[in-house]
Amino acid sequence: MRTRIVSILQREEPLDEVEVAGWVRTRRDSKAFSFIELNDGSCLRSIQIIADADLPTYGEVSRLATGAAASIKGKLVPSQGKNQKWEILASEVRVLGECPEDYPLQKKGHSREFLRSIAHLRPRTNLFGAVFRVRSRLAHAIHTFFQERGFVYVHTPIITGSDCEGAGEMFRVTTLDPHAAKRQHDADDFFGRPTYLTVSGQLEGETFACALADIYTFGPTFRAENSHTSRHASEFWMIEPEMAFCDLQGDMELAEEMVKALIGDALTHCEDDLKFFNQFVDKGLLERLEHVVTKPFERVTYTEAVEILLQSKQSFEYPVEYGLNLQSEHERFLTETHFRAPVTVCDYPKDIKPFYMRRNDDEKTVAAMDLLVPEIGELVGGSQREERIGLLEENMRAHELSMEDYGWYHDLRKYGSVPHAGFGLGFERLIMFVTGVANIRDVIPFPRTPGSAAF
RNA sequence: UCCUGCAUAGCUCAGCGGUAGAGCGGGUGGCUGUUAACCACUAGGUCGUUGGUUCGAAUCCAACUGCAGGAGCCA
Repeated sequence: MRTRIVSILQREEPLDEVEVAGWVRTRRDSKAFSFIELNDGSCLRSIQIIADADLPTYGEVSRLATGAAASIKGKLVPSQGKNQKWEILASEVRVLGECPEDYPLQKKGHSREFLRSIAHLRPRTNLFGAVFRVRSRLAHAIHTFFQERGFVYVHTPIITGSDCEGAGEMFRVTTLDPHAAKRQHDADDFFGRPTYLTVSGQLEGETFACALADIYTFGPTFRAENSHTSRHASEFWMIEPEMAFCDLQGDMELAEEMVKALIGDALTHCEDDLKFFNQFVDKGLLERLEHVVTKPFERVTYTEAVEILLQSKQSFEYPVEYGLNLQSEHERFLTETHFRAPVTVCDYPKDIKPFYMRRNDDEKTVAAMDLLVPEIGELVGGSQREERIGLLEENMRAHELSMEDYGWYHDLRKYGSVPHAGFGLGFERLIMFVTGVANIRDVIPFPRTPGSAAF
């Protein structure tokens, strides 16, 4: 019965009999014995195994090249060496899978670009093992956060007939033959209408919030944008809570509370992995994360943010002017130079925001908010939704949205309309922020980006 | 979609107009309670593709392809 290396390394007492299984990271031979570093992915650290040359199964040891899979039985004893508390004196070594010499992973550093080209093997490295353990932990923490607060987890559809206007270009889902000679009609398609991969579960999420009050979605999202940056992927995961009887204030509070809770969870449950990132990926990581958890987030209105930027005497490539969107450089100035902390910006001009956002009393702005963090930029985008039927209809007309497509969404205002609000949080961006890993391609197992869908 | 940069051994890179190099990894041998061990030997490359300039191109120029960074859009 195999024991995970993570629990062996935490032990206080030696063990007469223990069995481990994993992949060889490195082997160092001498005449009398071999040192084997074995990693099973349960934690960052490997366990050192001493295989004595007298072992009946010592012949197996020579087959244990870097990358080979093995199971080992033996005794857990205090290590004579300096760098580890425990080691296993092997009594039996069994090769499960050999690893030939063309194994691409070496003991030394590889570039992230190269590792992306072997995405099927990169979780065997220290860095990617740590990233994906943290990803798993954060996914768990998200469910815990919402379930503890009584939110209901809703599975919104992946294939959808509606687009969440303003969210981006969509992938078409079709069974029509692209090479057909005859012209084909939408009515002949699989669903009898055009369908797409979802760009957001928000609109469907709103329908459930208007029934179960507090809900969240957590699932994959697809954008066919030709974005070529380190922060965009064509397939990514998003968390979208939606709350009835809630205004923008409550929305911002939940977003801030959530970011703090998730980072706090990672700090307590992924200590070794975060220390590793702090040492090898981003020297200021732990300090920044502690800071985010303990200090209150800054909060400004869009109008105030524009004032700050205008008075900053900073020269920006893009103009700062009321009515224009904040550019990446402006957001970075606010989080990295001016406040040196996460900032929530709210009440944006209505003309630069989508149709579903609630108009403020000033008639110029909408109840929207973006939570900006240093390095990453926009981590959360959300709003209070327009619950007043007349104003929603006005917005739908202005955006040329048909009642045929959005009638069901409009119904929510017709039948028992309530104030409600929600936001979307990009899961990969959260992982980037927590790990310090700068490229979105390195925090999702098999990244999909324009021109690239290997594996 | 726009702007910029890069492409040389399995990997990381040096060479930047005159016969292709190092470290790591691989193989062989040695040595040692080792720690990305160490020592010796060894195999391994149409210098991304196509075209041009030149007596001569990995090196200069152009196009293409791929990758990366930034912008826009957004999460």
